[in-house]
Parts: sequence; C-alpha cells; structure tokens
Amino acid sequence: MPESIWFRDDDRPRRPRLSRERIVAAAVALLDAEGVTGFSMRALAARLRAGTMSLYEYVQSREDVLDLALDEVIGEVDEPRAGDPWRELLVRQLTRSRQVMRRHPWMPALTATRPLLGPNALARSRVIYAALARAGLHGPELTAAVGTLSSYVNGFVAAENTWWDTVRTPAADAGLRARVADHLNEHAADLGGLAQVDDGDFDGQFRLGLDLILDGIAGRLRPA
Amino acid sequence: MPESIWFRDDDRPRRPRLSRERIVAAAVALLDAEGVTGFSMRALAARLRAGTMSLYEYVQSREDVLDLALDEVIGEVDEPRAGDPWRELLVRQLTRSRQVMRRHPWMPALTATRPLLGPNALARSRVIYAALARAGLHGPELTAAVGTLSSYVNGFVAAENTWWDTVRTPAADAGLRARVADHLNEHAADLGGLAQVDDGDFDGQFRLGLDLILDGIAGRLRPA
DNA sequence: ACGGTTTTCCGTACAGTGCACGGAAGGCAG
DNA sequence: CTGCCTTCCGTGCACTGTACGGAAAACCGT
Repeated sequence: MPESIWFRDDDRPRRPRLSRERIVAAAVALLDAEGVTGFSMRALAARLRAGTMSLYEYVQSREDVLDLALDEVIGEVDEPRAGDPWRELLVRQLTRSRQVMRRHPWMPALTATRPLLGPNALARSRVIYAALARAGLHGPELTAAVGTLSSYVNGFVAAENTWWDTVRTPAADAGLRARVADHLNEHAADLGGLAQVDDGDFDGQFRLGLDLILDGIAGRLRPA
Repeated sequence: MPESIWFRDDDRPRRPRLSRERIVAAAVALLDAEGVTGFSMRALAARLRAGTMSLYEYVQSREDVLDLALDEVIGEVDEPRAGDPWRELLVRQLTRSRQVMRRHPWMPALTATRPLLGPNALARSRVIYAALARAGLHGPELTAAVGTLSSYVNGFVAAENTWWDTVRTPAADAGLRARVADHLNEHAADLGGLAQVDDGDFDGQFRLGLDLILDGIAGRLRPA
C-alpha cells in the first residue's frame, strides 16, 4: 500500500514539498489578493505554511519572485488561432492581454520596471512580430509597430487600473474627485457635451485607441 | 545691516527654513541620483540636513512626496508654441515629454501607479486635448486619441529605461544578454537581416511609433 | 538497518523602512 | 517675562528583505 501524500506512518501531517511552481502560484494569488504593496516574503511564506527563509532555497530574491509571477500570468494569454488575418489576430490577442492585466491589476506596475524576457513573454512577443511580419511590415517599422502596440496596452490598462483604484474607490477624498470633475467638464464641449464624472466605457475606449494604431499600421503596408 | 541668512548674531549656523518647495526639489534630486528604490524619507531628510520627522510637517506621507515630485518634473515640459499646426505641435510636445522622462528615469514607474492629477499634469493634458480638438477630433475618439498618445509615451520610455537599466548595465549577467540576443536573432530576417544585440536607435523608433499613431489620428479627421 | 552525505527547511539576527507620538526649541504677541 | 503657536525632531514600533548557521529530513551505498 502506497504511503499517504498527506500523512506519514506516525500520522504526523506532511505538507507537500516546496517547489518553485508552488511558490510562484502562491505569489500570484497573494498579488491578486493584496496587490504589490501587500506582497512580502513573509506573507508569501505564510500562505505556503512555510518558514520565510525556506523560499530562498528555490528563489533568489523577492524581485525574482515578482519576475516569475509576472511571466506566469503573461502565460494566461493563449495562443492565437492560426489562419486569422493579421488585424483580427492582433485585436484578439491584445484584447486578451488586456483582460489578463485586468484580472491581475498589479501587472502594469511591474511591466513598467522590468524587461519582459520570461519564456511566456517572449512567446507572446513572437506572436505579434510574426503577425505583423506576415502582414508585410519589416525592419524598423516592424519593431516600432510592435513596441507601439505593447506600450499602448500597458499604458491603457495602467491608467484604467489607477482610475478604479484611486478615483473610484470609497477612500477617494472629495478633493480628488472634484479635480477630476473639473478637468472633465473643462473639455465637455469637445467631448460631446455630456461629460459626466462617471467612468468611461473602457472597453470601447480600448478598442478605439487600438484601431487608431492599427489604422496607422495598415497605412504603411501599401505605400500610397 | 541686514542679518545674515546663514548665521545668527551668536554665529550659530541657521539653516534655511524647511518648506514644501525645498522638500520637493530635494526629492527630485534624490530620485534622480538614487532611483525610486533608493528613495527613503530618511535619505531625503539627510539631504536637507533635517530630522526625518520634520518633513511630515509639510508633507503627508512618502507617497505624497512622490506625487509632488512627479508633478514637479512634469512641469519641465514647457508650453507649446501657439500657432503650430496640430501634428507638429504634438510631435514637439511628446518628444519633449520623452526627453523629460529620460532625464528622470523614475517617472514611468510612478506614472504607472498614480493618477496624473497634479496641476502640471493637468496643464499638459489640456494642451493635448486642445490640439486634437482643434484638429477636428471630438467625443470618444478625442479621449481615445489622448489616451493612446500618453500611453505610448509612457510605455515607450518605460521600455527604453529598463533596457538601459537592466540589459545594458555592467551587472547584467551573460544569461540575460544571451536571451535577448536569441530573441532578436530570431526575427533577424524580418528586421532586415542585420539585427545585432546592440541598442536600437531609440530616437528614430520613438518617432516612428509616434507617426504611426498620428497617421491613425489623421485618418479620422476626414472620413473617407 | 545503518552511517554518511546532500538537500530541504527555518529560527535568529541585522540593517533598513514609514511613520505615530510627545516633547523640545524658536518666533511672536501681550 | 509669560503664554501661545509653529516648527523641529528623538524615540519607538511594527514591518521589510535576506545573510548565516544549524536542525531536520531525505536519499544512498553498503
């Protein structure tokens, strides 16, 4: 009879071994729950019911954990369907990226300070490169287009998150809200007259900005 | 005879009074010198030859100082020349934004987590809004265009900075550099054949991506 | 089953952080 | 000089990342 995974012969409970994978998974969960400010090695170890220093057997530093957690969730963006035309493929892929970043709102803060060189990040980057290259973009224009698109997604979600976190939070003081209202009303005329302080339609806004960039790219494919 | 600013009657040195302005200026200097990780209230106070807790007479928290420092340097982007055509104005303004962000490489990390609602930030935002409105953009397309442009600048400089800080730094290990090389060489063909690991032409890249977006915007001005 | 080796675990300790509190020092009005 | 108010800041607390060295467990050849 095989020995139990959870109990040894003398019935003392045995916790599952620590591992890089378990640490990264717990880190993602912790970041989702507490945000990047609430993330600490002690809290992470507590979640795993382990001593703090045990983590360092599998991980080099706190920064290392953050790198790994980041690449882990980047992996949630799945592969594109083969055969999609380039524009549809990009819209799909980047929309999915945004969804993932909304699910893990700590991502933009990290991507802003780290190079995205984990395996999953490179894989996603490859997808974008390939799609644009297949569309007919090459050389500096190709790298510029790739950079523009990923910058856009990062920046958009970052702004979107800070909106929810700081302006649309119960703790937001009246002064802050008033300044936002003033700023919006100032451009009320340009915005179509009915600019309320209310939250914008982020989905539509995202798509609009994305189409703006994609239009610019499309214009480079067949030089007038 | 006016009394000295630096010494009082009994020759005991008198330091200039603390003030919000002096604190913010010192904060910017400290951030420039040590980066956001090296920024601490103790170090900031030391720079001002003051006790740590004295700062809190003028400032609410560390976060508050960072907000103030951020808006302070945003103010370094100067007013646009009146009368420029919209596209030229935007290129000028955003290029200047990038220069400022390069001078203060800690900016992208902060803008990714904070709402930009300081007076200087709002003033710059107004400029962009006005230019695009004058160009003929209105409603959701206007806000989308503004968001896209600022996202782009933030994202681009963030990527640019992490490149210099982590890849192009003496401390970068060989493994990291090798991965970057692999990734670049993978797309060597698409990139024009001669993709070396070397640093790209960031100025040109920035301008290329910017033009991409501006092309997209221009296309919305006169619906085909 | 046993001794030895290696891997995994983690308690302690240290230097650092942001900031609450309460008191000292300095400027000013009466 | 007395009171008052602003400015200054020393001390202390709870918390951080992680270096170090030892305990515990797992594995292995005999």
